[in-house]
Parts: sequence; structure tokens; C-alpha cells
Amino acid sequence: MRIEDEIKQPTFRDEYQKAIINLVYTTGWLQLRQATAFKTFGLTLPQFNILRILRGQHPLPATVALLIDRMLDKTSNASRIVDRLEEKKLVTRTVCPANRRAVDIRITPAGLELLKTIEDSGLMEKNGTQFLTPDEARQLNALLDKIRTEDGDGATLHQPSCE
Amino acid sequence: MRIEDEIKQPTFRDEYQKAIINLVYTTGWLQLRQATAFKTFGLTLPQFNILRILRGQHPLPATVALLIDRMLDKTSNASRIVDRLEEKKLVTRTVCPANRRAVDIRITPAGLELLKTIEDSGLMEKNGTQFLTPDEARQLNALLDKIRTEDGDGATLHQPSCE
DNA sequence: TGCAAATTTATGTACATACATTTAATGTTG
DNA sequence: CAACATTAAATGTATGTACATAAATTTGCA
Repeated sequence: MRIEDEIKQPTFRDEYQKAIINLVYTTGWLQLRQATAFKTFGLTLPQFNILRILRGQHPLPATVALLIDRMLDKTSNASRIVDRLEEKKLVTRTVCPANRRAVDIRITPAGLELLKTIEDSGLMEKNGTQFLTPDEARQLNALLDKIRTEDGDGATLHQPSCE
Repeated sequence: MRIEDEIKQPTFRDEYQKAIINLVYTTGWLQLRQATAFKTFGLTLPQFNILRILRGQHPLPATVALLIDRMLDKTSNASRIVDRLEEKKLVTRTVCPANRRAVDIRITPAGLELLKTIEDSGLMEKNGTQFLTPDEARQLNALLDKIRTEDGDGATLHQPSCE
């Protein structure tokens, strides 16, 4: 369904403004669907992502600093997400012996098992991108990368400078 | 910069998984930049969006139900966003005389002036899409619309059914 | 009319985000 | 070594999201 119909706004200033709205709306749509699915396993999306980072380290521990470095959203509060996972016995927290400022965080067997259950459920594949061809997925990746162009100074602009 | 480098993950299962991560990451990147800019005007993104809907209605009032209908995120809590705008004297709330269950919400002159100040600042145009050509913006819109295909039953899939 | 159902908004709770501040441990330097 | 800076994590506060529930009003129908 076209974004115009989804949000009942028949016209946009231009394709650029429409693209912004469409990005925010589509990502929200996608995350809502994923969050709903994860809820049946008692996890939120950030909790799931932290759990996967911890499995990537397993059997080595991770520190909060490492989690922040690997997280998609750097500004979120890893400490409190780990709190929730610890309450559910999916991770453990122990003071790092080598540096008592740091905390070693490890995924538990229960955590590993939960990840496997979720991944075996096929939940992760139902995310909307299955409606794209492989070439379209590549195009989408290229366009998104281009949006995040850093504009230190005058990178090639395609919008008229007057508005 | 490629998403692989942004999040320091050299490989993905496939272009589909990469596209999902890229969507979430790029939208977060975009919203963080926009939110930071709006903060200099004392507004959050949801507050700004509500304010624009109210201007669209002006001088007629809107109800909370209308705001929810027009909002990008239907499940967020319009009541409390209006609370914040009311505290800042950017909107008014009065019980609707015709239906005392409903509440008439109106943008104030200060609210209209703030919107104009923000829009005149050119803040809204610096959102990343200026690095796309008009044709690329159109492509992006088409791809995003395709992701939100409703799969009542077997819409055309492009991923192998086995995994 | 009278009472149940529906509607409209507000409130409560759990979690997350964004950012400032605090606490504790470690490094550094005079 | 003592004073100060730096680092790592936790905590505090304001806001927003997601969802359940409450409160007030209106509607509809027996």
C-alpha cells in the first residue's frame, strides 16, 4: 500500500519529504511487528539484540562498554537493559576481577536456549523484506547508505539550493 | 558510509537481513539528528508532529481521536504529548461543548509562531535525502511501500522457503 | 424511561530513550 | 604518596511507547 494511503495524506511537498515520512513510517511498522512477535517470548527488541551480542562473545564475557559499542542505538541505556535480562536469569553480571570498575556480563544456558527457540520459530524471516527481490534489497541498502552521507562540506546535492 | 562499517559487522546472512538492520539504523540516525535539532526549539519530534496537525486544522479544533488518526505512530499516547504542549502554552484544551466526552485542542498564536520559526530555519531540509537524486527518492519510496506489502496469503516471495 | 453498550479521553505500569550526574576504581603526576 | 583526572557503570529525570484499565459521557434499545 502506498504511503499516501497509509497515512491519509494525498500529497507531499516532494519525493524527498515523502521518503523521510516513508522511512520513519515503514521502520516503525516493521519494529512494531517484530516487537509484537518477540513479546510472545518475553523479550523486547533491545533485550534480544543485547542477548545476541552476548552470544557472539560467548563463552567470553562482555562489558557494558562493549555492548554499547555493538548496539544499533548507541545512546540507549545498556545498564538497564541488562538489568531486565538479569532479572529473567538470561544473563549474569559479575565484577571483573582484572578491573573492578568493569562488569563481566555473560549469557546463561537459558539465554542461549531462548535465542535458539526464537530463531527456530522462523520469526526473524517474516519482516517484510521477503517481498523484495535480491536485487531490490541491494538497491535499498545502497540508497540507505547514501542517505547517511556525511556532509562535511558540499557533497553532491540534488535539491535546488533555493526553497 | 556502508552499514557494515557503521556497525562494525563485516558480513550479514544476506542482503535481506542487511536491509532490515540498515533500515532500523538509518532511521534511528535520521531521527537522532532531527531530534537534536528540534531540541534547540524546546520540542521533541512527536510534539512537533502534533503541532503541525493542529496547524492543519487551524482555526478549527482537533480532538485527541483526530490526532491519533493523523499521527505516524498510532499507538503512542497523544494525551500526554498534548499535556507537554499545553504546559508550554503552545496549545489549549477545552471540553467540547457539543460532546462533553471530547476535548477540543487548538494551536495558540505562540504555537503557530514557533512552527514558522522552525520551518524558516531550514532545519527540515537537512535530513539526508538531499544526497539522493529525485529518481533515487522515487525508487526508495517504491521499495519501502513494497516492504509493507500485506501478506494475507502467498504474495510473491523472493526468498527461498527453506532456510 | 432506564440500563447496558459504546465512545472519548485520561491514567497506570513496564520498558526504552536521551542525557546529565554520581559513585567507585584506576591512572597520572607533582 | 597525595591530589587530581580519567574511566566504567549505575542512577536520576524527563519524555515517549505499548498496552491495559478507569472515568465520564453519550447512544441505543428493551
